[in-house]
Amino acid sequence: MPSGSYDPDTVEPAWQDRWVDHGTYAYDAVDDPDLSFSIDTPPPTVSGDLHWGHVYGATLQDFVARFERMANGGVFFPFGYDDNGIASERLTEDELDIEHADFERHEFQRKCREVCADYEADFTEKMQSLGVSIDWGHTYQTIEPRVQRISQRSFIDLYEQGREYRRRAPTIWCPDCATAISQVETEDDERGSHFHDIAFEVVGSDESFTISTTRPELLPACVSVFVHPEDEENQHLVGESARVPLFGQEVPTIADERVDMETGSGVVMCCTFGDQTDIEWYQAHDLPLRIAIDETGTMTEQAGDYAGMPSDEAGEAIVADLDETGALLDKRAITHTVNVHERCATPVEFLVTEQWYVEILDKKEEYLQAGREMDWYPEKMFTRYRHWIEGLEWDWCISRQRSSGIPFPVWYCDDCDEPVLADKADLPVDPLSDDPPVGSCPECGHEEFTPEDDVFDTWATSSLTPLINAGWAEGKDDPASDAMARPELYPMDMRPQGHDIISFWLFHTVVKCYEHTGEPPFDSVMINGMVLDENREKMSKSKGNIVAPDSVLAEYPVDAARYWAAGSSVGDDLPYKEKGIVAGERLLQKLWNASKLVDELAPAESVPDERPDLAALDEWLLARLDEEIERAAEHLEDRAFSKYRDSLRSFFWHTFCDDYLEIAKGRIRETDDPSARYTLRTAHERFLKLFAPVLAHVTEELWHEMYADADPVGATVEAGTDDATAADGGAAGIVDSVHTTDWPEPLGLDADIAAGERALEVVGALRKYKSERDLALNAGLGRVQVYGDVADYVDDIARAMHVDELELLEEAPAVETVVTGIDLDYSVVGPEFGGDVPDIEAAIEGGEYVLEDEGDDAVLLAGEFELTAEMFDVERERRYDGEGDLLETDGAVVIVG
RNA sequence: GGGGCCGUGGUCUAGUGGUCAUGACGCUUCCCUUACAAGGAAGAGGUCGGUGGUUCAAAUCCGCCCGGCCCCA
Repeated sequence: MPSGSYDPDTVEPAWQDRWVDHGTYAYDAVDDPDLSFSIDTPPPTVSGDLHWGHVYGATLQDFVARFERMANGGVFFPFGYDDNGIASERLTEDELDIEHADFERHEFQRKCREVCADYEADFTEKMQSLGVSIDWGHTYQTIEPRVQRISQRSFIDLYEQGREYRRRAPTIWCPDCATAISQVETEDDERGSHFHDIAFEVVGSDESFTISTTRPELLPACVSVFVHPEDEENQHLVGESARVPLFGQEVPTIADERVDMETGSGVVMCCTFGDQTDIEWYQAHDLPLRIAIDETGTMTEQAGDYAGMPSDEAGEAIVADLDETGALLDKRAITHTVNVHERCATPVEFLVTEQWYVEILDKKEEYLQAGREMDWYPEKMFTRYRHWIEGLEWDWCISRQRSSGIPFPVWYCDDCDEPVLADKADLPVDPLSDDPPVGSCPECGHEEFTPEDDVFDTWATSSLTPLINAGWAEGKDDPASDAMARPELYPMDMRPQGHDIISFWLFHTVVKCYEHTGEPPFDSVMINGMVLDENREKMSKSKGNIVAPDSVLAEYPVDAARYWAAGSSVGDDLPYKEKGIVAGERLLQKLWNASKLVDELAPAESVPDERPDLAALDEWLLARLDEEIERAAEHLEDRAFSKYRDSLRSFFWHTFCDDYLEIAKGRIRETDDPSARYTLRTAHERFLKLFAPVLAHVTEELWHEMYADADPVGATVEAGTDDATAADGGAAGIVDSVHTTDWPEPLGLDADIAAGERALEVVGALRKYKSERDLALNAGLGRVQVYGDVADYVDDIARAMHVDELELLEEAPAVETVVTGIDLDYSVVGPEFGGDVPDIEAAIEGGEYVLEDEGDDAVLLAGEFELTAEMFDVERERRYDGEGDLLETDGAVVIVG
């Protein structure tokens, strides 16, 4: 039985250990998809820190997992570590103070895995200490061989489907990371720079014009000059040729509305490539390529005298030479927006390189439709997905020039460049160390091959998590088969996702899985917001406003933090609030203390197995609880965590503890009442189950203290006995858990809810009477008369309010009632009388009305209008001249004294 | 620059057409009542960002403005 005060420091870790040790949340395979609920958890990047985003996201997922487990059955709640991307590569470099380029790929990957292994173990421990009901028997790393095989298999399948191509094309390139990156990995940043005004000659004339550029080193790459079609001043240049200073190439002048007339002279040079507009122009006007800067940031032969110089030095040299020849007209400082790599803040280059792409632009409508077929929580987040797809301009570049990652399973013929893909049976492969599957090129018969040394974009793999979880193409018998080992899991029932990465992670996952299976990978998507600081600002290192979860959880129970996390509407950002966590802690204590009282008043052996005849109030409480059970389930199904939490807390705290428990306490102590005992214990066990999804630890402990056969951990620890011995109370090592019990079914009692409410109104009126007179709540009241239908509650009311003599009046007390006004029911009156409503209101206001008959036959004549009974209520004030004080409630009249 | 979300007592928040606007925290007063004073009871506190419109009726729908945040350029 629960005793003393709740000790989460002992109880929470003990249950976390036991849940993991006994596989409480292990997924048991079932054939019927309806009996399982699968969650496709996005694997977090392995980087060491556990931040609030992890805590918040994982906790919300856990609310769903725990509820679905109770309500439906088997829940598949896996966990993954994303350790094959640039983030883990950088982590390894920083941790060991090395550069990936200094090592052979396998060597670096080995180091990478060693570093990540420590972080993963640390992360596992932290996730387990959050009490999240993950099945730790189903975890994966995105670098592990099984995942590598699936990822390479995905590449081969999409290639065979004609969804992938290799092309020499403009690519976004990070010079610092020395790799291609995708559009989504860039962001805009304001940077200081210089505008150089440079004179260009018009070929065959004496005229010249000025262009302004921040990138003089791109002059050798200049392929054309652009003028806005509405730029009258410069319109005469269109159709002419211009000569680029220093380099001498003649380039056409073309009109295009993408020119920003406000910047510089209005005439712009187009190079290979200065920015994204240059690429658009290159494509739109079929311009030639002049590649002046290579992948290492060095000037090419195209740059003539400047070849071999780093591009920034070349820029300075070119400016000096322009100045010398008189072509440099002006140089001035400006700030402008540049595209930078989000991970290292280096301005990106736009290079022409050979990369692999997944074709997506041709199927935008299908991916949009796939998104429409999923249920979005909240619905509005679908808009973000839609806008992202509608704005897509590039196919998906999946090549990365990194060491750590999953290799492309491809070799190229040295003679004809034909790609040769690995055999599906051989996966995973590394072309750098493995031989191609053929001895000679199937196209030309040549026998020498060059391995592809690029690796996949991290999203190319992390977009496969539904397939990884469902065991896609594991190919135990047939390596070419794409059958799933756990087909009942797919499509996954729910995908949780932060709203900031809908556009790439979720989108890419839909694309990949849709192409492999022909259907959307998820039935539903649950979007979570960001955790903000106490002032609703994003937590960031530079602002110094980060609150570490570790330090908070050292001070407060995990359940209290879970309570805080449940205080949000799905999709909304949630500010970190210490007060919110304190409120959770108070609820834990309230639940613990109430449980102690319930166990004292209604110990298990004192409660009848069969339901006894219930007192009216007991029946009322259980019927109200039925309503709460349904409400809680509806809210959880809608992922409306905050409503679920607040509604349940309020009903438990106020209705159960403040109202019912106080009354039942008195009744049991005075009359040894089996009805109240049964009700207390029944309701209490139900409350534990209703709270279980959010207050995972305290409900488990209490349920074991009071309802399960096995010993509770708290008692075990106090007794100093071995944990495992206590746990063996369950058969075959299986420990009962409140989390694997069924969600409570409504009892379906036929209670008069209104009568119960009326009785509590009387209690409320008497409390108020005492409070207003500064009386203690347990102060005695001599005589109270009640007029109203509360006959079944007289004893309960009298005992709770310490009334010596409570008399039920047969007739209304001698009160004089005065009509003080008319309350219109506008939902009826409005549609009926429309624009005449103000006249009716004026008539009532001015007292120009007549009230005829009573009750359902009442008629109100207001001015020239006749209103029937359902259109209004009559406001009355009672005046009581008799002995004692008159208290009024909606359904009863109470006289004290 | 384009798109989206949001603005409700001091703070946070419920509330997508029906007239005394929900709750929590904080505040005031009272009560140590044998589960809990980290508790209980009662109260004070809001022209629902501003403005114009639609409607018999607007926190709610529409326009504009102000402020904040997010995504994208």
